Amino acid sequence: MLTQSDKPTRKQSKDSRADILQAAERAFADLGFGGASIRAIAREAGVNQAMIHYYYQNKDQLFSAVVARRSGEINSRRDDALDALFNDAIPSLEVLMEALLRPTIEIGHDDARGGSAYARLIVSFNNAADERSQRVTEEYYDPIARRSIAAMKRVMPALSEADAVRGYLFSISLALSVMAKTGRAARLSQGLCDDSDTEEIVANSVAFACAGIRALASKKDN
Amino acid sequence: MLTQSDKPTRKQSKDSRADILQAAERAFADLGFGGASIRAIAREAGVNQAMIHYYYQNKDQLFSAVVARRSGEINSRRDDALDALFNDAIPSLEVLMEALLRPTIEIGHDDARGGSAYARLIVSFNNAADERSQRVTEEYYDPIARRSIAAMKRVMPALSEADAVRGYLFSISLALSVMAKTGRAARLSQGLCDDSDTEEIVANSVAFACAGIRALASKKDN
DNA sequence: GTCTATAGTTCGATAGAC
DNA sequence: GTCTATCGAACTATAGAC
Repeated sequence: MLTQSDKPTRKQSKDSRADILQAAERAFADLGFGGASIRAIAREAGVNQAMIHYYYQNKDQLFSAVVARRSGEINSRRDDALDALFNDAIPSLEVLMEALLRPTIEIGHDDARGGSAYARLIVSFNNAADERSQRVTEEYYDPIARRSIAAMKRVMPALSEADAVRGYLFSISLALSVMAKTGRAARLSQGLCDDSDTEEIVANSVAFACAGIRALASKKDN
Repeated sequence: MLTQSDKPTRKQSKDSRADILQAAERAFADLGFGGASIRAIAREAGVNQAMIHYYYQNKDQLFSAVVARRSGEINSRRDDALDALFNDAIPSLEVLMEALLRPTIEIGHDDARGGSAYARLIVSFNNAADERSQRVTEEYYDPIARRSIAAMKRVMPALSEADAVRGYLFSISLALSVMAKTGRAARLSQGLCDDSDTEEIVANSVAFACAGIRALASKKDN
């Protein structure tokens, strides 16, 4: 007998809750919070408009739910990597920064699961100063940021607290900028730069970030 | 006799056109294009709502006008610097990058003229993939970007075209990230990082960017 | 859980008087 | 150039039937 708790584990063809999140992610990324409308999200997700309020109450909580889903995935991967890295010895700065940047970049390139939409979304609120952006950043990304900054200082004792924070924020911002896939790199380079080559982007981001962090550590006014 | 062309050069207490741009800049920066409303902008600027349509026709053209005003100022300063730098000899990478990044950072810190609002705005559309953001980026910022990238290659012949483009975009993105003044650096560093110290931010951005660019140039798979 | 219907706002844009 | 008045459309959110 099939009761309510006998949910099949395979992906259902109609999973309203997930379909709403997916459509909302796209809409918020493409149109911004103010430009996206619940009506359009419902239409895109193939559900009734009232269903969105039933599951997520209002637009603000829907936005938080979108961020919560992806950030949980990214940050648990980063947490696991940090746990593993310091098990035996102190890793190199390159190994550490790759562990921090790769999960974000890879999810942004996971087009099959719509990751590029979340890439655009995270870029938009990471650098925004409005109250809603600050709220989700603080709730979903500050904890892993503090852990990452502490790890950077363990790997590079010469790094001051202030420079570690700056170096972390610089590194995140440049990794995010390539994730957004605006097509500008390809346009400016007449196609030489490929926004979709994950490994090349990881390598370039890590190389740039590590050199920059070392430069901060060796400033004269240190 | 005072005709229409005898405009006083001093700032008038009531300059509707400029007041509208200023209020629009703030609204677009704080609320996004979709979240900002013509009505609220008119109220903030102290003008009638119809005046905005009289001067700027519609919301899209108002947005372009906001970007056009500031980008003209930033890019003419960068153009002048580029013209002067290569007059005598080839400058160092540090001198070049400071000339490119400083105008942007300084305008973002010019609170007296409301520059921090434009800082938040430029960050939002620089990394956005929607059609409107792409349009203003391409029109107002791609020309100076191409000139800057060419200058970087002159200063560092070892830099490939692709790496010059990547290095430029990385550098711009990290400079913009500190301009946005989200307060996150201060929060994560418990006040050690000061978002408003222009000279320190310029120095850190230039040091980080130059080291990163050099790292791109010396990659093994070059 | 899913739907219809609708209340109650707010929006962009225009027409037309002055 | 400045204003009032307003149209028509879109929006968030809720109430209530099934």
